[in-house]
Amino acid sequence: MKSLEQLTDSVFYIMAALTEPRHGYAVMSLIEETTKGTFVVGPASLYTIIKKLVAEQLIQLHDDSDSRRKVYVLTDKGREILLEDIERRKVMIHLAEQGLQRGNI
Amino acid sequence: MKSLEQLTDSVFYIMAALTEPRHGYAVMSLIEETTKGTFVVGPASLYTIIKKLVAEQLIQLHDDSDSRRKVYVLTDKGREILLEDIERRKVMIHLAEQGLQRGNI
DNA sequence: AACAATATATCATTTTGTGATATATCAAGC
DNA sequence: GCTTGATATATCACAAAATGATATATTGTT
Repeated sequence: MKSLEQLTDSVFYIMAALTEPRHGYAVMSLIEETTKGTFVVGPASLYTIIKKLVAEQLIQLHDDSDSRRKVYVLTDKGREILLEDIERRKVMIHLAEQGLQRGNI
Repeated sequence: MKSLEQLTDSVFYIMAALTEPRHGYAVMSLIEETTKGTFVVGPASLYTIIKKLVAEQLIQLHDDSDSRRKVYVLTDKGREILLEDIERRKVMIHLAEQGLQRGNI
């Protein structure tokens, strides 16, 4: 994350998972599950990214965390950034599909 | 690129641009243009990635290249991979939107 | 008690991306 | 016919991002 401009895929998946309060391990499992194992964010990546997202205030600790489970959730700022990135990604897909459709010469 | 599983954003943008024959500089300009400057792939990233994509046979040199301009275009394999990644990205967006929509508690 | 699953965390390394810079060609204006 | 700016490719050294391996502790099951 150079600052917040665009989210990497890993960051996007994690933030998407944290639209609802979840602890790290659950985020990891959810991504693996929803992508049918296509995209795996292992513990090293996960906790590294979580640390950064907290530092940048895109996610925050949720109340019902205990010592064992640290539950995180998107902040308003995080939600905003995620929405922006969704739009960017829609355009991306649109561009690619447009290119593929026109019979690519 | 660990092997081809998922494309990074930069790789995706470049491959999307190469659904039509284009030389490197044109790819660079196109990305900057279509993303309104949001996403910039500079020469260092561009030529590094092009080299890798050629090595993995996702793109190839197109006939009307001369000494000055090296024109590249997606291979069949590249087109296939791009299509797969488009699908992955659609699911990604769907997941994120679903999360955001349900009032995120 | 033993074991598997859950859960968080970090280190060392690899992979990816980039700023800076170099080099050459071409087109336009003077 | 030369200067300038845009076009075009390329690489080096570095920074950022991601990951494999590993460590540690807790909880639930048998």
